[in-house]
Amino acid sequence: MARRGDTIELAVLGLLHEGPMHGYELRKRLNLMLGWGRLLSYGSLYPALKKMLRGNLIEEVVPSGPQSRRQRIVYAVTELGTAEFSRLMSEVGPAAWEDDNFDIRFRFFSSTDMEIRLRVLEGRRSRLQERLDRVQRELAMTQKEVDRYATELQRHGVESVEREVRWLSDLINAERGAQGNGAAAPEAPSSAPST
Amino acid sequence: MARRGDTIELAVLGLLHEGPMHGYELRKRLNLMLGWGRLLSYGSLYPALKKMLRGNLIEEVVPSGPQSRRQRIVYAVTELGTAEFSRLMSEVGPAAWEDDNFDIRFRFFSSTDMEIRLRVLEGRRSRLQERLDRVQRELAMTQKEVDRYATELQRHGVESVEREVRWLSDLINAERGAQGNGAAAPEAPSSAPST
DNA sequence: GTTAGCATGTAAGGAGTTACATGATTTT
DNA sequence: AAAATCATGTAACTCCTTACATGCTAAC
Repeated sequence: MARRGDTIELAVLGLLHEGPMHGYELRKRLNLMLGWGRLLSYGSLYPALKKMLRGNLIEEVVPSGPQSRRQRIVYAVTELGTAEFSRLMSEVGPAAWEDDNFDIRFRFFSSTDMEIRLRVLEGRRSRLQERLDRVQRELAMTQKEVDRYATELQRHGVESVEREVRWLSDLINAERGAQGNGAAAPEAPSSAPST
Repeated sequence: MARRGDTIELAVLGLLHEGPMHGYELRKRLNLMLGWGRLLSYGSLYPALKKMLRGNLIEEVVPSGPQSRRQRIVYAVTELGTAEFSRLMSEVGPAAWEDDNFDIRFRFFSSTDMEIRLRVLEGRRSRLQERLDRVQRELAMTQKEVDRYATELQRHGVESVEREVRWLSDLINAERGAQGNGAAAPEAPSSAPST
């Protein structure tokens, strides 16, 4: 049913699939990954790890190096964790394309089939389209907004969402384009070379 | 000290300055305003209104129309509420330029001095700049990211933030440009005609 | 007359932050 | 030797969502 709280769980499982890690580093990676919002605190990470340990999704491992200088607890995914990760990544539905969840799923898209990827991308796109429609509709009703800053904020918001819709469309096309040729991954559709 | 929860309070105070309203409509406006994220539920709005009533920031008023057909409770700001609103809007500091709070402050920028506006805009901009620097720095360290989707997500994120920085810069320039001529409001710097 | 939307609330519970608490190791 | 940063945790608290509960009014 993927409650909101499974977000951390999914992210941790995904990261640990790239190699064993201890909590402190997990947190840094997590913050880099979804750090465009607020930072994840220890107060939520460590309890989450404990919970996953109890659920046998992850386990403690001894680092392969001869001796570890630091007192750190290194985690790795278990088989059950791998299964759970696959299950979560295969979920299509509202849970998959809500703001936070979408980013995380996208980050681990390599672990899924193209079919799933397309469904998630398309779901996300229509979700955003709905928002645009709703705002446009409600804007037509209230109309009277003449405040300069309110208008500017509205405009910028709409433009940002429209931009994300275009981004998604490019990605969808790239996925579809890659259907025939099993060769290389589709070229990134980066239109604007920034910096 | 402006905890996170004061967000609703500030928004309600601001909206009620544009005229008395009942809860249901307040919620609709709120959702339209900061609705790019998740929707505000009744479970958080009504208790917040009750709390503001107790604090004498708002009061119940009888609608000016002869008879109201519906059983609805219309709220208006009190003098104390106006004072509190001014106080909150004058706050400069981290609380003012965090993601959610910034949008709300910006929405009610008309109620503040240009000096405050500039400080908030600049604060927000350096906040975003910090994030970009941090990501760029940490990206240089871990380097090894070769996953196509991880890279693409990173790129899109950076571009979005860079775009917002440019937006803020334009706004800052517009504010500064309006300093000399007390004539009309500065022209909106909308560079890209979308839609 | 029945459905859809307006309108207001409460109770339980989840998720995460803040603040606290502790100590090792590396750098300056 | 001190400061910074690595590293792990817990307890209290806050905010918010979900689900429940109720009843009116407009439209079909």
